[in-house]
Amino acid sequence: MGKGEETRLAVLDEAARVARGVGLGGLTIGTLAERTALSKSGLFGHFKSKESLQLQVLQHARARFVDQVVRPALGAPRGEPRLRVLFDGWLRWEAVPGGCLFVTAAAEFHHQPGAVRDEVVRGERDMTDMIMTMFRAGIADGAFRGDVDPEQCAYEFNGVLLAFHQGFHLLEDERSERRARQALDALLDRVRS
Amino acid sequence: MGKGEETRLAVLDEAARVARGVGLGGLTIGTLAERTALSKSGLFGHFKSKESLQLQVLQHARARFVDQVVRPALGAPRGEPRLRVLFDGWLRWEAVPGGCLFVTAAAEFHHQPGAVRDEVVRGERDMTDMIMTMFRAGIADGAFRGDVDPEQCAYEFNGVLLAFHQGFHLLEDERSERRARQALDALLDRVRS
DNA sequence: GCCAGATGCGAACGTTCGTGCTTTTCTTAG
DNA sequence: CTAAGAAAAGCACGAACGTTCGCATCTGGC
Repeated sequence: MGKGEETRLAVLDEAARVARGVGLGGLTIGTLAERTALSKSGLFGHFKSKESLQLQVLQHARARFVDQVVRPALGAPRGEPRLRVLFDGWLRWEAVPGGCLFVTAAAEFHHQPGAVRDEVVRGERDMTDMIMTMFRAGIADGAFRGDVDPEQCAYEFNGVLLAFHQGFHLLEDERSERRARQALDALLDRVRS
Repeated sequence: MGKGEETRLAVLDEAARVARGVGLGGLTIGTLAERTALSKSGLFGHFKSKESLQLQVLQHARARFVDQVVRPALGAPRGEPRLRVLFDGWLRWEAVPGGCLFVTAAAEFHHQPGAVRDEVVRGERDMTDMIMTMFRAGIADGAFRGDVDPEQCAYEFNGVLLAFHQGFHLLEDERSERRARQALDALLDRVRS
């Protein structure tokens, strides 16, 4: 890995950290340059535009998410165990200081057309599909009832995560994690055969 | 109502409309002035600072929310009917073009301390309390099981609303409303005695 | 150890931001 | 109808924004 790639990744790490707090739009080349001990133009050279920076931050964070949340889940047995490992990892991911970048970006860009929004949508769709697939596997294995709708399950799974995010970061309610786990339990109770 | 108050309210209406799309931070005095056919300084005179404008937009939207969502619900019988009317109105509120201002503002300010964040938190707390109270009433009336946790119910109720918002606005999934209703049904089934 | 190319810096650009003044125009009570 | 006060405009400010460009410095393959 050359020098350039090294600093590029360092910038993306810091950018993700900052953006978690202030959003991808609130991300600023000037302040990001200060935080990484680079000049504005030096930093800018690595990304040809601010939009490209935002896009790369999103992709960078997604790779991290796969590493920290998805991969561990795929190591667990299909069905309920895998869903629980996924949920666990996801809670940890969202509880990080500043919150989850995807949640912030989703709210920020839901009505701002462009490449950034497209990327956010793609990510959100992929996540929903992944959850749905895990529920579907549980159904195929007979662990979950045959008449449950995996897409509905993914929808509610996602809702719990969003409620957790709001409870934890906005309301600073330390009971948010327990509530989220309880909600997941209720959901799984409902679909177990 | 004098002339000043009249334009102030017109500005707040338009500001809420704009902020739904781009957030309270993305709200700009210049563009808002154009949209309301005022000069920047003329508009600025009504609010002594941008933060004050943001605060007033939030309070203005909250009053509208009470009118359009809360009051109709309070006209329905306690317990499940009232919760369903509330949910209905809330879905309509969130489905408005640009999305729900509170959801956007919550994501935007969850980690930006200040008066705006405080106001958002206060609003979110009040809403949660209201939902919780409605569940509690159902329990007291014997319509809901005695062993359900009203706070947990409010938590999950809120989660469904957030999932709806994301599905409807970000993913542009027209099935989001049906999914949300189904999720509420499941929740109510679980708590009904 | 050199040299081409990669990497980073400094300064400046045109805009837009929020915010103050001063002045003009409109509203409204008496 | 008029005079006082409210409302809006005009203009300007310093700062920060994303972006560009030319020049220095460093890195890495030979």
